[in-house]
Amino acid sequence: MKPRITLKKIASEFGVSISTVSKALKDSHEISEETREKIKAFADYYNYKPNSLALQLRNQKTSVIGVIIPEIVHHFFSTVIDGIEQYATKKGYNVMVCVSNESYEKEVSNFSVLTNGSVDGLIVSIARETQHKNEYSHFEGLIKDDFPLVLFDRINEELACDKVIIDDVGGAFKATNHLIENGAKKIALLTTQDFITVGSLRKEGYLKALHKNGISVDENLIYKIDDNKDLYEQIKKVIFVKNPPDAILAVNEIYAANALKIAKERKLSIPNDIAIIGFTDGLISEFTSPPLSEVVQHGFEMGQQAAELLIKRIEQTDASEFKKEVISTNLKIRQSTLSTK
Amino acid sequence: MKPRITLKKIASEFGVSISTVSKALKDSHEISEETREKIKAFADYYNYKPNSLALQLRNQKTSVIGVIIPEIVHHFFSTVIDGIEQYATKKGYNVMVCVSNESYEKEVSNFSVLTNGSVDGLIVSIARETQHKNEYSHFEGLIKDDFPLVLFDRINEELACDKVIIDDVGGAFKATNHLIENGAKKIALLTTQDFITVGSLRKEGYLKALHKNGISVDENLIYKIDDNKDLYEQIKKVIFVKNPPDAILAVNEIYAANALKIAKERKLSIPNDIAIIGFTDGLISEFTSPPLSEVVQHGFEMGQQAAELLIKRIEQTDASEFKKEVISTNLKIRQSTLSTK
DNA sequence: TATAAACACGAAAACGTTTTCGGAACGTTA
DNA sequence: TAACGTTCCGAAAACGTTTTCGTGTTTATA
Repeated sequence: MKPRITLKKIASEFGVSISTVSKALKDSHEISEETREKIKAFADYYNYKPNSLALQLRNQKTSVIGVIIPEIVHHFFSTVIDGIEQYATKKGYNVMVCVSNESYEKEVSNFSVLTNGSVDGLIVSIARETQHKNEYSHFEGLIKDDFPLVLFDRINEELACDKVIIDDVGGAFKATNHLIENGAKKIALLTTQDFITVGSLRKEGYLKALHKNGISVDENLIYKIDDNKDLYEQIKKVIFVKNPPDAILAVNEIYAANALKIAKERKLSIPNDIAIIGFTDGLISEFTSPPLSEVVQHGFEMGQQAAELLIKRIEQTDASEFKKEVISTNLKIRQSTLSTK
Repeated sequence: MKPRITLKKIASEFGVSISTVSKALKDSHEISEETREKIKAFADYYNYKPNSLALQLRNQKTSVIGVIIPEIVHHFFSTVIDGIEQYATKKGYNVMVCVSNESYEKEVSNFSVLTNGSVDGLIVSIARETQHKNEYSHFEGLIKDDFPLVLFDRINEELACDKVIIDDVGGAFKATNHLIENGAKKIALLTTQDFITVGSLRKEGYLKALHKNGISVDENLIYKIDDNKDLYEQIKKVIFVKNPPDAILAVNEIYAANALKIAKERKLSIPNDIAIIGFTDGLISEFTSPPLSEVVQHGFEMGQQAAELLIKRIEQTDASEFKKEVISTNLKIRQSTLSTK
């Protein structure tokens, strides 16, 4: 690569000092019009642009936001990144993306790479393994130094920082309620293992709705799916039983889509024999038959909110209270829950 | 945010020079064991890490790869990023992601932000508007300076740089052939507008297969979808006609999924009345009924290849020929093309 | 004509690092 | 004791920028 042109080179070209060149390019009145013009013309011709590393070092500011997510090939997470990126760009920031791949170790190493001065702040959704280990010392190190940090979706309540979550409890509550209103009596819950916060919150909403409607809880209807094992086989055990449930609430789209597929394999009519609703991350729901009802997650808004909180935190001069923003959900009703009876 | 600890602070703590501290932390034999140990203990206690901006400036190397893509909420592109990110991480690079949103202006502004010294090289998939305008001066500026650049998927043949594409012609050829082998006589092509390179290449493969099988080309069966207009309505015009085609090749998953949905609305039996195959970007195909056959694109390998080419280019000392890697495709056959007759 | 203001520019510090070179202090050897 | 080698450390340059504070020259004012 050809070396880029610098102030120094321009200066030596005209036999003036570096500071003269810098001022000339900034249209400073300290420099005579004549000098100014010739320097600007030259810089323009050679397409001079200030080296951003040098600026970052001098200003002690990178204008870069670091983002650490568990996965990137994932509709929800990529939607959140989209929100972050758009808001950041609008505010003059760039986005550096790292993927933890659900691994504690990779998360820690991402932390250490990004917090060496290359970003002004961090937006993180916690890796599954980290939640499992319950090991947060890498976060605490940052928090001790007041490093700008925003957690989203997979958060930890204990950590003292800004947070953005969706209304998981409310979303599951609404969805369960909707199933009950449409006649469901025996609602299975397809959730994650307990240590995933969003999974347990959605379970809470599910239980709340059962309770409110006077339906007793059957622990056998609560299935904790292990993402490391075969989804299809696990969900098969929910549906290929003697008396299958008459409705299913799944905590994500993949569980729901698999449930639908399997229910059809068992020749169950949807939604008449079994209604299905999922939390949505994606495009699948629209194209299944029947199309899947879903709890809409608004990942884009979530990303924007996270970026807004972070940038405020970065640019503020004196510390303020940590905020926790809750993005509300809504239902998108499609045929998988709308009884045709 | 608390100011980070620097060599200077450590030096003043012990009344030694900055260079002594630097050497001590690097276990230099120039520094006495005693001094070394106490400095290292102190640095360790305060969790000293070298400021990466300073290092980047000094070494004239950022170890950051810039990526500019048209969209991020997109299965194919996010898969490519995944490949880039994983390879980059393995090689000690970080990834900075910018989204052009299919806009020429945003692409240009992304270019100018990223090439100010904040990245060592760039991986780009060209925005739709840029291809439409046929305006590549921002690329040419970089190429003139031998800036490390890799294009993928949406490329421009004229630009002198490394490239990675999938075998679009071959993929479409295989898919069309497959349709013909399963009895199709009247195959519609759902493609993009001409200026999108991948669209026209896939059209080429389609034509080639027709030709080879002695089927004459009917221009009326080639539909150029405009992504800015309503997809559903456009695709409806393909299927709700007097004599609908008996097979459809779609150049992406969304077109295919919509076609399938619409064909079902017209009560056509799939694949007996109409067979459908798409190029895949996603998860939808697996969950439609019947599941969609697809041309598999291998986005992850594409990302890895792109990153590998770029990093080689960055680290090489003397210029070498530009390479064009072609990732081969394969068919994933599902029920949407497997006649049950 | 002496003094002040205006103009045009340069020197140097600062951001945080690494590395080369030089040098003082001490010990060893002929 | 003169010459030489070690050992241990500091000064300074370099990466590229911005900005403060001089400073010398010219022009205007009293």
